Amino acid sequence: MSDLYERIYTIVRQIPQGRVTSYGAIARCLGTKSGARMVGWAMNASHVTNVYVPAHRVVNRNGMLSGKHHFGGSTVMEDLLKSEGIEVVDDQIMDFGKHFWDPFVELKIKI
DNA sequence: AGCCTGACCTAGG
DNA sequence: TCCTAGGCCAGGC
Repeated sequence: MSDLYERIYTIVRQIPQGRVTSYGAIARCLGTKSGARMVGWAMNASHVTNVYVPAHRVVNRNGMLSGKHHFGGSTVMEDLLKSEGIEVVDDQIMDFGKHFWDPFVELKIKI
């Protein structure tokens, strides 16, 4: 596994329960060169990985569950988020800004 | 090797 | 304010 993937997984694993972040935020945290698409690609690969990655806490910048179809089931992602106390309506996270978890702030302290 | 695609984002018209 | 185009990198064919 490449370093990039590992770094992405590390960041995603830092997301606390009931919080969410965006692909772009993670991408920026790693440096814009990586690109937000790579984060999504890494999430896709995370299904195969033996390490647990809470990919359901990562959404696009609008707070929309663009990756729900990749969870195998149809409402698995939505269910997981709801079980963590996040309100999801019509594939959209309510109060996204409220639940938003900024990698910059946390990683500044953690790393 | 080249082309197409993808769980994205930003900028310009 | 909505729509289009471009940029980014990795993988499949």
